[in-house]
Amino acid sequence: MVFSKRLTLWYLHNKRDLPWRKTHEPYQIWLSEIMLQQTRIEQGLPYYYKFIEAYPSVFDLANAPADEVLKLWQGLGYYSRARNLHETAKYVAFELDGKFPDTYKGLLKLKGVGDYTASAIASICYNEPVAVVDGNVYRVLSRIFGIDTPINSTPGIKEFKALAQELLDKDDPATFNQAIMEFGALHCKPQNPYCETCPFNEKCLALKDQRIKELPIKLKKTKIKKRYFNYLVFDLDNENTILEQRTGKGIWNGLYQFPLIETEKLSAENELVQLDSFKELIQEQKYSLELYNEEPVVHKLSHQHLYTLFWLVNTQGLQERSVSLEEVMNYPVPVLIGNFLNEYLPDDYK
DNA sequence: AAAACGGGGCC
DNA sequence: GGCCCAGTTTT
Repeated sequence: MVFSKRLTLWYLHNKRDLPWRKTHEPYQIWLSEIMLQQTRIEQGLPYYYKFIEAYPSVFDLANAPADEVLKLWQGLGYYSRARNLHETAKYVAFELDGKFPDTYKGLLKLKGVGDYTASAIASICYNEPVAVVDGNVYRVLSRIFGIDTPINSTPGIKEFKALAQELLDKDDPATFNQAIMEFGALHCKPQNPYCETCPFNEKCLALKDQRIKELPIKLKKTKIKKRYFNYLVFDLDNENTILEQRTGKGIWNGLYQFPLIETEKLSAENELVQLDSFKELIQEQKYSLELYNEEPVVHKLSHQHLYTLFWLVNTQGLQERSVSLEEVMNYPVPVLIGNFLNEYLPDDYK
């Protein structure tokens, strides 16, 4: 039996019932694909429902305020996806009359849409025979065909794309693409795959050579940096505080946070208050300072560990640019800030 | 070609 | 602590 036939047979018996499998509308497929980039389906699913409810069409999304989109995205991570999502929605709605490009090549031009996503949308919505290559596909193919080219090397990317394209069922690319991903997610899992009951266990080279655990091969990743954050939480007791929007190219671009002082190492109070950046924030005001957490909160990102202290600052007068307590929860914030607010604020504000 | 970009789940 | 997840963009 040919590869695609054996694969799709497995798929028809084992596929999950997922909302984006009930439609071929490019808006919904596009939304789901952006959301699921580097994201487990279980994690993305509630966000997909939220977005579809809030924005049933690309026009609804296009007309939404950027901060509102970011707020709905809060907690999902990789926030550039949300910014690109909104920008692309506006482009499709207002420049393309609400119609998504209907080819792989055209889709590839959209912001936030790379090779994988363009292939997924083109195949699922328009039956264009282009193979998807995501983390699942790398794993399935590297194991069955015993390929040890690193999946994140330039030759590897080319090799796996070509192989996937060769195996693709050109008569039903939509089913094939979803089948190979579903097979990787549910059966040929990263850890403890079900080789005993695998439809490919007679031909799988990794199984034959006992290399299941070592495939796929991935080049080393960069090492994690430690950073030390001091958040100044102004006057939360007095019903108003200060939030600032992060700008630039670093983490959490576009999200809001308390005024931040980053230091080279964990700060003591007497060191913190002498910093120019601290004095700048306090201006000439009278203040009292209290450390909220003796032990730093360690917030772990892919490439950074953030050791964070929250300092409660009480001043006399009302702050300039202050945000009321009711408003705080409407701002999109990083999970690090969201966790603090959930712990600190009374339940009425949540 | 390599680094940056989140958060959560699993071993 | 390390790896992975329906990857893309920037450097």
